[in-house]
Amino acid sequence: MSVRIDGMDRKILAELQRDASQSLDEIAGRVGSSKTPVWNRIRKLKAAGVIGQQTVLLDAEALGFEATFFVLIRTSEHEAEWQMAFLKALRDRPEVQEAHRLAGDIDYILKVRVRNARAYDAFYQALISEVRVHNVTALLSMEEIKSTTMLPLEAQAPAEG
Amino acid sequence: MSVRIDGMDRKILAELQRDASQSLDEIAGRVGSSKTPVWNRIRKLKAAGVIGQQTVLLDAEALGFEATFFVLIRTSEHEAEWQMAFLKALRDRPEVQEAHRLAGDIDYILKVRVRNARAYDAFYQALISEVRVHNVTALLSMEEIKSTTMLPLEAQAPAEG
DNA sequence: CGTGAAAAGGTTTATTC
DNA sequence: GAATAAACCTTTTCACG
Repeated sequence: MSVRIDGMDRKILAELQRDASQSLDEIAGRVGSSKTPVWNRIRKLKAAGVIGQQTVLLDAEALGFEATFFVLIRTSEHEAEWQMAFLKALRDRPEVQEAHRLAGDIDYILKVRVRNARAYDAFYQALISEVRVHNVTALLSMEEIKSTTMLPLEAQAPAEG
Repeated sequence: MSVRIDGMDRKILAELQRDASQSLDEIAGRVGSSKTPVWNRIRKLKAAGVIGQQTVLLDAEALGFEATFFVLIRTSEHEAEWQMAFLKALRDRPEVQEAHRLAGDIDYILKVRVRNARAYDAFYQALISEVRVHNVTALLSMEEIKSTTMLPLEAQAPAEG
């Protein structure tokens, strides 16, 4: 389940997250190694789950998803049963792209991607009919300034342990 | 710059975002078409920018990124010059994974991924020393309930136009 | 553990229907 | 447009240093 990740692993991971369509030779060249060792490391990192889904990022607007909301949720319910139902509702709804349980005053934050404001309202009505929530604030995005899945692996210290 | 996207395109996009490592034959089989037409559509969608970066999603915790913050920012400054400096600061900092300009009371929301709380503080101090902001609230994630880049393409109506 | 070559499989182009 | 085939390139395995 856990792996030692060294500097070479990090270089390879940085290349993969930058462009996963590169050939092994290209990656090997960029990280200063060669095909077979790079291939063995990638395999190990996939097996360990460090490398997850391989995907393409799509242009949401071109596909008709023109509204992004961040939703701040406060609840008074904290029983296990309520929480399970709430988590399941979030996981089952494909318009929820991110959901986090928070420390402090606000209990949850969601990122919700929908076609338009009406679709958000439909989502909101469906959610509050499924699970009780105390207070909901929706923040509407006017402009996506930045959006990336990349972790800053280069900037990292050579790792302790 | 714009493309007509039909049901077959959407099926192909859904497959690609689910698993971009699939071969053309696999994708063709799943969407009920064959190699050449699928290849031509993918090419067209890439050229049009509907298909963007091909990447792998990494396990942030395994790589030492153990803290995620959502940062709510209010500012009193709204001049073009200030905004340019602020946007540049956000785009240049790799720990900022998302940044949106919002409608309403709160002006910006950020998603910031860092090694630990101290790294967040360093980020925060650096940011406020670069650009003036009026009020900053940091929400600390305790648990990532869901995180996906996938758009719900299946659930979509067959498209008008 | 890395190198290099061989086998298997995939992508891309060109041709034909 | 779609199918087929050929050329080319990559991945994956394997034997050897």
